[in-house]
Amino acid sequence: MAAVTYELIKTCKQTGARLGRVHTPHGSIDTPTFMPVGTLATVKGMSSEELKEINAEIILSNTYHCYLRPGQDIVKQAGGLHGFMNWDRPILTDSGGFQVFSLSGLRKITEEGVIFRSHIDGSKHTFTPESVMGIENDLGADIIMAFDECAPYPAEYDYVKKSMERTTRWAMRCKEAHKDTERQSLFGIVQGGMYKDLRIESANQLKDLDFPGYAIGGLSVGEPAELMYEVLDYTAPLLPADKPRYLMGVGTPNYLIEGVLRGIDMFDCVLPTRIGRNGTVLTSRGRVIIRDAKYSRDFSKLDPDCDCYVCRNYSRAYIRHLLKCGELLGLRLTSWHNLYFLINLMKQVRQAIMDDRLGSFKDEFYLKYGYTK
RNA sequence: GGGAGGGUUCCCGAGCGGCCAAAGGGGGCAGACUGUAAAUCUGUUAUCUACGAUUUCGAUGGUUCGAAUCCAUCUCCUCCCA
Repeated sequence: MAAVTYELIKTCKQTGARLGRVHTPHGSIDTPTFMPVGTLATVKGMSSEELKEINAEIILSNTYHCYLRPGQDIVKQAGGLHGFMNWDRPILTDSGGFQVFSLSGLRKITEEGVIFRSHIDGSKHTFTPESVMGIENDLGADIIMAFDECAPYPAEYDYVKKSMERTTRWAMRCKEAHKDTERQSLFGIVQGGMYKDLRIESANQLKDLDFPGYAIGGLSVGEPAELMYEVLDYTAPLLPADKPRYLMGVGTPNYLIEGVLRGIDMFDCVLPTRIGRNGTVLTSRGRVIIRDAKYSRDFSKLDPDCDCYVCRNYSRAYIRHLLKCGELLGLRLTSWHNLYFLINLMKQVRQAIMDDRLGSFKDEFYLKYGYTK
C-alpha cells in the first residue's frame, strides 16, 4: 500500500467539486487544502507551533534549497525535516523543478539532468532524477515530487513538447529510483505548457506510471488567468479520480476557488507570506496594502471578518507602524494573518462542498472581495 | 581674541562658470509580488494654468552673455590655538 492515499468523501451537488482526505504517515489532510510554503525548512516568520495554531495541516519544503543549506545529510541526521523543524504533521517537498524555471540564468538542462549554479556562491551542482530522489528521501517528507522541468510562458510548442517528454522520462527514472514507498509517496507532475495535446499526452503518460498522486505544474508562470482556467478545465479531468490532485504554485483566493471548482485538492503558494512581508494583507474585502499612509490612524483590525490571532490582538495602524519601521514583528503578523486567511478560506470551501453550495459560496465571496466575476 | 573649514532641494551628501531642478544614499508616497535567488523589486519625490513655464543651493549686493559654482559684506555652525 502506498504511503499516501486519497479518500473521496463527497462531491458538491451544485458544482461537482470534491471533498476528500489525504492520508499520510504523519496524519490526514482534509482537502481541498492550502499548503504554506517553507522553502528553507521554515515558513518564513512562523514557528511550527504557530503554524499549528492557524491549522496548517501540511507544509512544503524544497529540495534545491535544503540541499544547498544545510545539506540533506544534516537534515537526515536530525530525523528528517519533521525532526529538524519540529513539525509532526505531513510535509511535501518540491523537487527543484521550479528552480529549473526560476533560476533559468544559472542552469543548463540535459537529458541526464540539470547543472545548476548555486544562487548563493555560484558553485556548480548537478541534479538528476536519481540524485533528487536521494535528497528527497533524506529530507523525509511524506509526499515527494518528481524532478520535472517547469517550462516558461510563453514558450514555443516544440520546446514545450521536448521539455514535457523529457519530464516524463525523468518521472520514470524518479519512480525507478524511489524505493522508500512505505514511508514516502512520489507524485508525478503533468507539464505541457498551454498546449492541450501536450497536456493530454503528459497526463496519459504519467497515469500509466501509476503514481499515488498527481500535480499539475507549469501554471501560474505569468499566463492570463483565463488561460490557466482553460488548461485546468481539460487537464484535471484526465487525472485519476482516486488520487489527490495538486495544482502547484497557486495562489490567490480566486485561483484557489477556481481550482477547486475544476477538481483540484491541493495548492501551495508563497503569495501569503511574500506579500505579507512586503506590506499587503488579504482580507474578505480584497487586498489591502497596509503599508499605505491612509492606514496610519486606522485602529481597526486587518480584516473586519477575521478572528485570527493577529486580528484579535493588533490594529492596522500598529502593524503598519511595525512594517514602516522594518520591525520583525510586522512581517510575522502579516504573514500569520495571510496564511490564516487562505487556510480558513479552504476550510469554508470544504464546508461549502459539504453543504452542496460551493457555487453560491464563490459568488458571495467574490462579491465581497471585489472580484468582478 | 587669533586661525581654519563650512552652510545645497524633507534629511545626509556630491557638485565647484554653461551638459543643474541639481549625482548618490536615506526618508516619504505609490505600485508589483503566484511549486521563494524576495524583510525584495519598480516608479515617484521644488512649484505650476505641467511635451512648456516659474522659483531654488544661508542673506544681500556684485562680476559675467550665463553663477549652487567667482568677488564683497553680513549671518550662522564646526574645529584648532589663546
